Amino acid sequence: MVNNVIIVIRAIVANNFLVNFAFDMENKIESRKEEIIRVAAKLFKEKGYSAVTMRDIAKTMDIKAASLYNHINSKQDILKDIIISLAEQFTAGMALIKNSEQKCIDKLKAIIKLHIDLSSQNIYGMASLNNDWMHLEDQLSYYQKLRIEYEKDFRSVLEKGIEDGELVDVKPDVMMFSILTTLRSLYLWIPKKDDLELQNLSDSLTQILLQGINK
Amino acid sequence: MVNNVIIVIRAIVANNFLVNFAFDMENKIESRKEEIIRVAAKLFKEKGYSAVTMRDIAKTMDIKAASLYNHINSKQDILKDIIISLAEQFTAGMALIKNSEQKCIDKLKAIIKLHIDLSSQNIYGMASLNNDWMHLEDQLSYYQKLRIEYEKDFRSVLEKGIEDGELVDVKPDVMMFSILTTLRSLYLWIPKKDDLELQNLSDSLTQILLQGINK
DNA sequence: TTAACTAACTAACGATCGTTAGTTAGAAAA
DNA sequence: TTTTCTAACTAACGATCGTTAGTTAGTTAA
Repeated sequence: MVNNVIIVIRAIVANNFLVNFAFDMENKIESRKEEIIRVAAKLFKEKGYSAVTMRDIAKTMDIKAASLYNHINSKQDILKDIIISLAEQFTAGMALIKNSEQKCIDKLKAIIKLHIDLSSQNIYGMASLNNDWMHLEDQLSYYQKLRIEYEKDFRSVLEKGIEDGELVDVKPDVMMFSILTTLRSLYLWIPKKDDLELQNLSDSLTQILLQGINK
Repeated sequence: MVNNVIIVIRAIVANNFLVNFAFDMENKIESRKEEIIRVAAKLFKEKGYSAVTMRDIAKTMDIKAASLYNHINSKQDILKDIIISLAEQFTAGMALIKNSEQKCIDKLKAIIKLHIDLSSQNIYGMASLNNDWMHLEDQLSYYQKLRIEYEKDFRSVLEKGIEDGELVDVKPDVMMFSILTTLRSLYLWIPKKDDLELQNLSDSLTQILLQGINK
């Protein structure tokens, strides 16, 4: 099983004994639990949380569904692990940007970069964050708290920009909606661009979102 | 059961005999099948196609799941009815705009209007179009054909605009991605604006997408 | 008045869901 | 070497899934 970040060497030793070495580019070993979450996130992106069964996840890993439970507590827990950590990174990143000492326009550039960075690091997880958050159970209200906080900070950056005359005087909500929906969909558009291409994407997107496309 | 477009009067006549009058603003009667599709689309928007059961749909209509099959063939058919008609309207609308005799910038304004019009007319259906198309079975490849055609026409409008010097010279794919993701998410943002507010939204969005937000 | 139709119902089918219990082979620790 | 641990397995549970068969009360057409 080969992934772009993870290389897995499966060596058959003796009689049907499988050894799995898995490591990322920094040689940090990926635990079996992390592998389950990674595989699940990929499947969730393709079909959505509800349409993916534990047997689907197991089959992708060439084991039986029951074996998954040696590593995770429940399907619900997998979703939680995917979504909550991502949501926390976004909310924390936004808070840092909002409270920084920069011009509004530079804060917006930083927000675009935040999205490109987090999205390119976790393409599959972004799909769940966008589309499957409503299937969170215990953690739903915590997720919603994080999301509201994120949007509140974003809005305040835009309002400050309008107040200071840096941004055009359009309703900040419509501004935020327009920018945010584009940024939230980035995971659909980052196929596997290398760092250089990602920088190009960042530049193009910054130009388009901030300056528009009209000449 | 009252909906913003549809008014349903339930009159109890004689012994437990229910008469349902349903009509939209043009007094066109809503068939039971159309009611199922409308109810299903609303539920699909909230939880996604896979997480909604036939029993959920039936319960919302105060009948039993088996009774749904007097009016529809299958759950899959409901999804098809929701998605395909919408996709056809988008592709047809885009073709009209592309082939019209207008300046590129006016074509883009028309595209924005097309999305606002279709989205505001069918908010729930837009959710399925965006999020549940992969669960189409027989009609999946037809949907994909429509989608590719739509995007090809959109791209050609942008390329013409760049060629003629009407638009800034940024990669048309990034332009299209940015605009399209915003327009595709409109259904999340049109709560139930009346026509006047929709006109405002259209104006604000046109300004933001075409001119950017930077002063 | 009678026959055919409509749209609901009850009951249940086989498939599949997430999950648990108990077992086992090999690896690691003692 | 013996014991403990790890991570897989088989088998199955109860719940729920989409759907079908057959029935029935009331409406419409003949």
